[in-house]
Amino acid sequence: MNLENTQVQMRKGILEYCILHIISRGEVYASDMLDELTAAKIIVVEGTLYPLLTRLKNAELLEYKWVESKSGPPRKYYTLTDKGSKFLRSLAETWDELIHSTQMITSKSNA
Amino acid sequence: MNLENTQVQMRKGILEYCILHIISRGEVYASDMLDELTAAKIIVVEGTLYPLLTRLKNAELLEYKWVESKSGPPRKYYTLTDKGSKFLRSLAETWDELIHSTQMITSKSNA
DNA sequence: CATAGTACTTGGCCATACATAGTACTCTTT
DNA sequence: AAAGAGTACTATGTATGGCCAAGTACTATG
Repeated sequence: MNLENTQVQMRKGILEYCILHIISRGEVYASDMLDELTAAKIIVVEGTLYPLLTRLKNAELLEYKWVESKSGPPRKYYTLTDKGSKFLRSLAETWDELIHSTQMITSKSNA
Repeated sequence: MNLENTQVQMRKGILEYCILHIISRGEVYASDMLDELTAAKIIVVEGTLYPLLTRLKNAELLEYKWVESKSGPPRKYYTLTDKGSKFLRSLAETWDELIHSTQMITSKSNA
């Protein structure tokens, strides 16, 4: 029970939400996502991102196509499926509610 | 990978933050916390709350004293330790940063 | 051909939230 | 005083997601 640990726990599920949102804005591949997440100070490593993408694809929320690259191996470019779009909307709702609930608790000052 | 699941994941770590905040405002016992969490629409069951309180106590973030009750068994009234207060402040920071990061991602509209 | 860089994969570990069942104490009812 | 209901706390086992670390495969460069 240390801070680092809780930080890890706090981001659970949120990553999924962020990834889906990034993909919803246009075709991207893993490194694009990592760049954007890093820019937003959400540090993610490959070993976290790739399995997540695979899970999302298996759940039919994402699909991808291979695209050749000039500098390295081909890349998987991801897009949202219809199912994925719906899921993203639900997630956005859940997230907003969660923020609201937390706000309710933490905005109260000492009795 | 269904919505319910992700909702469960999203609240991970946040519960800890909320509990610590509730306790920071004055002595409370488990049922008080459950009431407040429920009021904020954060549904928690006993089997989740009690182990969490035990973990927090073992980490020396909380301490409790037994208080007799007129209607039932004695209750554990919890308070924050110094360590717990510090931890709570760190958590608040982490949470704010996380919200900010997520905001950065999700506020971008379609390219 | 060897090396470096990029992209993706896999297996094992850990902590939290949850479901479920169980213990222990007090008060009320009869 | 015995039985039952209600309250407070405990214990066990499961599932999930994020992380570390090692590994594969392809391309470009020297």
